[in-house]
Amino acid sequence: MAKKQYHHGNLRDSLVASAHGILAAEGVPGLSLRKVAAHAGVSATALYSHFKDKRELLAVLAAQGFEQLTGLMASEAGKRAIRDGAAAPDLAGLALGYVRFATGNKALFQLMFGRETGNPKDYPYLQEASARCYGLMADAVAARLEQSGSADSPAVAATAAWSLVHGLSTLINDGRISAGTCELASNEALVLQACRMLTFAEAAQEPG
Amino acid sequence: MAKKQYHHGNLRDSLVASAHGILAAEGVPGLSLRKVAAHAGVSATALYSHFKDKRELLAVLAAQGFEQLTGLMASEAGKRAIRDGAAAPDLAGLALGYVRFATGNKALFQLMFGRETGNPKDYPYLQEASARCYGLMADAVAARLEQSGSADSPAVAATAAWSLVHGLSTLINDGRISAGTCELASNEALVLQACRMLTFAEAAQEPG
DNA sequence: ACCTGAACACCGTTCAAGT
DNA sequence: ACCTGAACACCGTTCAAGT
Repeated sequence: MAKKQYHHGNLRDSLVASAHGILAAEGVPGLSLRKVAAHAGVSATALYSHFKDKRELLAVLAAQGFEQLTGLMASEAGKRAIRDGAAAPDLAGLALGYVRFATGNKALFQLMFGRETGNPKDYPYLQEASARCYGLMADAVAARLEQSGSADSPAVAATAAWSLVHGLSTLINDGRISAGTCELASNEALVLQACRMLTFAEAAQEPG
Repeated sequence: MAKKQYHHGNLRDSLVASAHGILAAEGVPGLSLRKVAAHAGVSATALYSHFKDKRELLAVLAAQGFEQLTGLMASEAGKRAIRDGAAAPDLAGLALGYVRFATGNKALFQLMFGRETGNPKDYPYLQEASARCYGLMADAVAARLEQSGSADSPAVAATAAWSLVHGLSTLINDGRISAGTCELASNEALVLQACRMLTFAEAAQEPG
């Protein structure tokens, strides 16, 4: 309860928390620095003591998003691997985690892959967080190829897998595709069936 | 040369043209109504005589983008089909056209699939233009499945094909994937190899 | 019908000043 | 070191007024 300094002592973290809340509630276009500051109970410019500019704040949000995404992918893959007793990394589980994160955190997902956050090269923590996420899927694809004795390029296969899953996520979020138009019960089923159409994927069962 | 009315008589079209120019030069964040008006040599609010609001202008730009995209896909598919003497619609050609449009018109492509343009349901011409584009790919996929006697769902296969190609396009534009990291000579080669990893695609040759 | 100019409620960012 | 308040150069949009 001891308030340090001018306010609560850790303005930086509460600014990030406020930003997350506003982003989730009002989307990317509704996320302004002035709203973040007001929500944190601080002047409009206090923020510049903790972040270089708006893009730096957004980069922090995006990096946290990638950490969350990586965690969800790993957890979904783990659940499925245990249930199915799979020997190889569970590509379908990673895909499900990816799409679940995207549809459950639309604005944050949009921010992570949008142009508002500036060049990731300027933010090492952002680049590392997204690299860990990508590595998860690349490793699973490489293991699957090796296990099946495929001659396909692991790099190209990983790129194809990520592109498919990413495309599904963004097109679902934009309302351009949906389970309904494919006569499927859920977007999860759509993702599983779409992933089965990759030559290197093993047959993916329905969840349940 | 005869100037009609207050200015050139067709302010609407020249506003759209100005907007296209600014979009290409300065990207989505640089596209403001005030710049468009200034570029067309007109007051900042003249625009509201021709468009309900900014989103309506953007919807017109996006619709024109979809027309262009559809044309490029059809032309690339035609070129390849003629050269290869293909009997079935050329899925790889459609994919190449898609990615070529995306990388050659980054800002417009971003606008077409971004959230700035508002709900497509409010703009029938936009919805129709994007439906024609999607139909092109869906028809090619359906023909391919029928030809190969596949039992796969045409709707799911079309969704997977579009998602893969769309994911490749956006991830390439964001600098997250590239031919270089896959040890390939060009992004076109990457797209062809990735498309070959769809179970229902026939083997796609290298261009040349 | 088409266009202008002033005005309003917002933005991100700077800068000198306060504690 | 951290925060404030005034200020600047932008936004999209409205509205009364002009032609």
